[in-house]
Amino acid sequence: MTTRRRRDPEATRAAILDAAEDLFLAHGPSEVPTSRIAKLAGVTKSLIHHHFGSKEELWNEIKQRHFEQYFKVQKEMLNSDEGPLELLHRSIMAYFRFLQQDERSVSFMSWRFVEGDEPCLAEENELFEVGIQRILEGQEQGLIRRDLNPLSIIKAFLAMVLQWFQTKKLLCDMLGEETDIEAMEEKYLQDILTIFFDGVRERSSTEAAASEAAPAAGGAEA
Amino acid sequence: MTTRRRRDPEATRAAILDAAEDLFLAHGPSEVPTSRIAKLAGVTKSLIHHHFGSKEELWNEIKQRHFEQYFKVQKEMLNSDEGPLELLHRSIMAYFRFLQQDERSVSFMSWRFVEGDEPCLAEENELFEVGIQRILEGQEQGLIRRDLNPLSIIKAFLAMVLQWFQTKKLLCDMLGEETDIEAMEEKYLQDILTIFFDGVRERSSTEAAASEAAPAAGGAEA
DNA sequence: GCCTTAACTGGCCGGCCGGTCGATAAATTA
DNA sequence: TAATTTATCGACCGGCCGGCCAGTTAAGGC
Repeated sequence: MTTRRRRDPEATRAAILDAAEDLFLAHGPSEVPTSRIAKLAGVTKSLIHHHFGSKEELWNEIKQRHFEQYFKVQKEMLNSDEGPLELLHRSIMAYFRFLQQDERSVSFMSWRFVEGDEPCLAEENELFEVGIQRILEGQEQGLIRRDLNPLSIIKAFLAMVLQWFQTKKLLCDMLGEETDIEAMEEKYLQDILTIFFDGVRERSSTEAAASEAAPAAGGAEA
Repeated sequence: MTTRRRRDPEATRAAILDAAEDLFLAHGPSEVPTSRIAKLAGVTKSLIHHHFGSKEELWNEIKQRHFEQYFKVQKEMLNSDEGPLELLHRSIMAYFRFLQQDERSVSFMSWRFVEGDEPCLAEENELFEVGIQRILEGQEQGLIRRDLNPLSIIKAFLAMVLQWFQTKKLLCDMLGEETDIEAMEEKYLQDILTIFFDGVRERSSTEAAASEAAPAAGGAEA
């Protein structure tokens, strides 16, 4: 870290970004006055305009900054050279851990859906392309059902992961305080892996034995 | 329909509710001034306060009104006395059609996640309870895997359905205008049914034959 | 036909909020 | 060290928006 100077524009920028990210995600951008951001960041409101131009540009920069990290994680994931099934498995796990570790990511995702705007669609597009490619490989190798659209597969597992965290708070309210939400979360992760790879339908014992050979319930932990 | 009187409080209320629902869902509650709602509804701003008290109460009433319909549809679904697998199948289809037919429902769902508040958790809770019960029956009958938490099953399929519509607009932008999104949507529905019941993993021909007997891809249409 | 009730109107106000401006002082450069 | 740049501040402005109020007119009970 650089030494603390009495004037430190970079630190100021960062302070504003951090404060705004907290408040925006907690209450929604339009509910948060810039004055409040300034107070939390320990600076004057004018500085926000000095460094970012407008409130909207500030919000955009926050989104961009956060999604950079998001895409970095996702890209790392897809560039490992494992087999398709293992890759899918690890990818789901990693996505789950990513959202689990930082509540902000979930809020960002939620806001994307109500705002509709997409600052970095291109990068996301790229991720989808790579993912689809990997699944096609798996289909050619006879590991993944050929009658499924690869895009459906990706969207299905993204959905199952994200929705857990989106509805987590609501679920807590529903179940009351005494429930062990952590255990339930792990169980949910295991379950969606099972559903995703093998479906909910009961299978005969010989079928079950066959699928045990593949990596359905691994022990890898983050 | 009652005859149009020069003063018709019910019609006025309804006009305000409809106008506000449109604008709120399109731009977000905080982006829409009450004056705009009034103009669209063909009344004065004061009438909004006269009938609803405040802007926030208006928004709450809109949410409540819409979710009533939502719960009605869902409840009808779960009260049919079919077998667990058939019920699950029909339930997924119906949920899909419900969101497909009215874009507003999707927007409402999205807003729930960013606002966090829940005006009618009790009713939702009830739906979950019934759903869980049905799945337990299926597990006892050996139709549904016993190692899965029923809640996970419900959440997984709700997720796969809702997320499609939440990301539909973004997907259109990603793919460009020329794509046949309708066909893709139907394919996605088929695919998540397949994934949900049988998983993405390729199965041997004997296994596949066994699962064909069960209702994986039905022809029922809305 | 009166009288109470309530739907409805136009106008207005108080506050808040995003953004600007001029001034100041700390960094940077020459 | 002088000159330039720029980070920072406090004060302020113009507009908008939610809500209120005093008044008007229709509906409904008696």
